[in-house]
Amino acid sequence: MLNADCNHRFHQDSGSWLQYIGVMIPSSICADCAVRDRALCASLSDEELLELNALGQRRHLSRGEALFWAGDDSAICANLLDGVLKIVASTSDGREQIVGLLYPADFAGQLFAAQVDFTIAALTNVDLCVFPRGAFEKVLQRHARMEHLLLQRTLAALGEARSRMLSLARKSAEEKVAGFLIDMTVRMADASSRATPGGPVTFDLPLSRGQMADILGLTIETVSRQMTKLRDAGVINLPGGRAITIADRPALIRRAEAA
Amino acid sequence: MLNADCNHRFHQDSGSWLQYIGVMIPSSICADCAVRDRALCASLSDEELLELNALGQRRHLSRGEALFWAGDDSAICANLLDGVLKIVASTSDGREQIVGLLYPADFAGQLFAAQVDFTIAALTNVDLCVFPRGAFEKVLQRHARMEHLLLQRTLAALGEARSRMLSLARKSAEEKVAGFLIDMTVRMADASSRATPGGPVTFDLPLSRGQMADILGLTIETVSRQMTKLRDAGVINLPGGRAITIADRPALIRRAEAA
DNA sequence: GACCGTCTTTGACCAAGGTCAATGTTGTGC
DNA sequence: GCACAACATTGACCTTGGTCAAAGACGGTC
Repeated sequence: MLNADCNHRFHQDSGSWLQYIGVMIPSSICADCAVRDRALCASLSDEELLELNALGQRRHLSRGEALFWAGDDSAICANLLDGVLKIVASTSDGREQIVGLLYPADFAGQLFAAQVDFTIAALTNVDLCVFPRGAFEKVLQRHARMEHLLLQRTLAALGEARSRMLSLARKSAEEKVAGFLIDMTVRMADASSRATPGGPVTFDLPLSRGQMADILGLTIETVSRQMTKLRDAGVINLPGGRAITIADRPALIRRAEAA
Repeated sequence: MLNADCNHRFHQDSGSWLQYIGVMIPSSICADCAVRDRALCASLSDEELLELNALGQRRHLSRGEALFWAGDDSAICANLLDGVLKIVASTSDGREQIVGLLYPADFAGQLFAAQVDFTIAALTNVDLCVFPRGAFEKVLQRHARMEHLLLQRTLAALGEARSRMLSLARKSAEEKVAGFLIDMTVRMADASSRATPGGPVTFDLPLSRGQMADILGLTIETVSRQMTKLRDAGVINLPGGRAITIADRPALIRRAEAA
């Protein structure tokens, strides 16, 4: 079952099993999985999932820990269950750029490659379902629907990466910061208690100024200055800590697109 | 055969047929295709190729012409047979960034999407093999090997896009230009008559200064100044026209990585 | 070979954002 | 509730690369 690519750490006791609507569901892993119907696994039936369950292993990373480093052997891949991961590209002399973020139900890892090209690390505490890469690829090969889903996600990620290339290369600091805040507002819309649509929205930014800078291709100081400028203009409020209130969404959108 | 997505322009006479080693090969299109064994089609047997042949139509674009514009309905996709295409992202106020280049055997188009997000246009005169998107997706669905190949290419494109995000956001103008010239040297290595490995190499840059600027996230003037600087430092020669000689490759590599 | 449009180079100037440094704030562990 | 570390803000200054403008070089056409 485990092939040559497999690291010995992935041998595991598959845990106990639970009879569920006539199908054997692995209780230890998939049965109570928070992302069962949103991750790549959503393309598999409960029966098909048994195979993945035998391969997957839950793992926790604390804020700051890396799943793997650029240049490492591409030994593992994972579904993100909870938390936020960053995908980081860096130059040999230490300059860094966050080239992608991963949220729950997203897939992490570099398939069909001997080494990984980008470091993946935890921005928050994170729970993962980790697979040996080789074994995961074999499962993919046998399940065209899952591979199709992965293709669609990869295409979406490519489109997003290309949009961010435009931002990084051609947008001003103000546009970048305003655009980022709009994106965050959209993403936080569910979690947050948005009172009236169009009215002010308050939520906690999940990222530090430094992390925002790493994403936007700016420095901490420039991000901070732009945030202050937006506050002074009455577009946002900064009640303290990571909290932010979007006071005037239309104005923020205008600033995200202004030359 | 042609579905609702199909534009009437793609109805066509399939042309004449050629008996070839016992298999019917469409002579008009695939038989003499320059990229038959490098494009996505390489995953198909000659028999399977018949289906695509019935859908594909050759098309020519002159330098500067667009295959489609960002925002257009995603009606078509294509294999690039000859020439170079650019994938362009742009802001509403007209700032542009080239987010990808396509070379012969590459695949162009945005699958599984109602509209396309990026303009694709010809940097040189270009020959294409164009398919209706919907019909192409159906072929893909029935041929897992082809979808797998597309997945691998998409993953490679994603990795490249992420590397370029690092360059765009964090590298100096000199590093960008030097890195670009190194990339071009690698890509031109075959076509060019490199005399001694390590010795000076001469070739024609396929891009104007303006196009280089659009790729590197710089202005024409900055690209020109960096080229002049590299010439004055003896790293490259500029004999005239689009020609360039890489006089000191190690020095160029050093400048591509210097802080 | 003169003309014209496009591409390229070069210079003078400017401004956005980076750097360095100091101070303020927040949150955590004891 | 205090001390400390990490994070954030602000200011002064400077560098990089963008902007504007002018002059050359190149390539095609008549």
